[in-house]
Amino acid sequence: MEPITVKNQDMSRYLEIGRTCACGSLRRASRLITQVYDNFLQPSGLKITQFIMLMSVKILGPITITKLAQKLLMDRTTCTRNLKNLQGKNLINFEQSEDRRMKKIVLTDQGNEIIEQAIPLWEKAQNLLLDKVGENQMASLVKDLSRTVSIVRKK
Amino acid sequence: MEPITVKNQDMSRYLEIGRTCACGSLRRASRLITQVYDNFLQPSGLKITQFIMLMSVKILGPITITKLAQKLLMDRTTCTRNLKNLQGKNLINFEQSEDRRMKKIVLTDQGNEIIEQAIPLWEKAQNLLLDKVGENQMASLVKDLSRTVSIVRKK
DNA sequence: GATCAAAAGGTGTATATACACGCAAAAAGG
DNA sequence: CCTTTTTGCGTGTATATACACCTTTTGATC
Repeated sequence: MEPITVKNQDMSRYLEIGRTCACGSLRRASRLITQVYDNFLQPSGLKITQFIMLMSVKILGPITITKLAQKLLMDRTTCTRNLKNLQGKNLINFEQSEDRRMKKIVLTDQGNEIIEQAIPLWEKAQNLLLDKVGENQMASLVKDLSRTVSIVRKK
Repeated sequence: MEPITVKNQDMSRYLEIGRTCACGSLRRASRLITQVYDNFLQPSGLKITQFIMLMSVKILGPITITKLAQKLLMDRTTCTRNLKNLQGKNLINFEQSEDRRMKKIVLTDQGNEIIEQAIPLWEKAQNLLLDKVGENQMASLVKDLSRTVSIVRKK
């Protein structure tokens, strides 16, 4: 009798951690949602990470690897390697800068084309979520995530 | 003059996608928060993913790989490989079942010990977030993520 | 101008993630 | 019983992620 009670009490501690861990929630959700977007993007040959990186280069113009990594909250070396994949597909290229330490990332014509091709696919994924989750809930989730990121990044 | 105006209009479309993409928000936040937890867990030698998997085995008792993967919304083969890392550290082991197709994952003594060692480190990370983000905001974020996951998983 | 610190980048290594494909064992159907 | 289907798992391959450590080039200090 006694041991069982004690064991259950202990378990509730672990259960609480499992339920409340912010990182666990984030990673679980990230895995699931990533699959949704990746599936819709499949006809373009892009994964959602690649789509986001291409879009970021599109928006931020010619930009260095370090700067792009900072914008995406991504390790610089991760950014480097992801970019290498995109370069392998002829979607981006590197321009040598005057400052010979850095290179600027630029979209190729093919990169621009594939973005236009992928946007409707991205919209399908995004709309599926909007439909299922609801527009307000989605907007509020994205906003909360963004706010959380801002707060955590502050020194 | 004209081309600049047109260009800016086009950009706003890309900016909108960048701002609203649910998957981008999730992955960005996931990267950032994962680093927070990984840093705190460092003395234990665990990464947050490993901690979560160990905790799940602790909670779900002897469990098959497929079942564990389902609980974590993780691809089965990802689960397999992550478990192999944990087995390499002698934190888990596999029990052969009567049904010879499956094995049951069990914690080793060392696995149980490292969980107790890691929990205070996890708490430091979790408390840092609670402090910065606020208890209510955190709880509501975790709940929203969980609700979103439930909804999206529904066929 | 020589030296030293800071900035930009790359590589080695390890973990995390998932898809396609294949194998073996158990369950279902006849 | 035998065949077929389902279930549980592993491997090959590719991408995503980050840390430690190193090189090169600027910029700063003296």
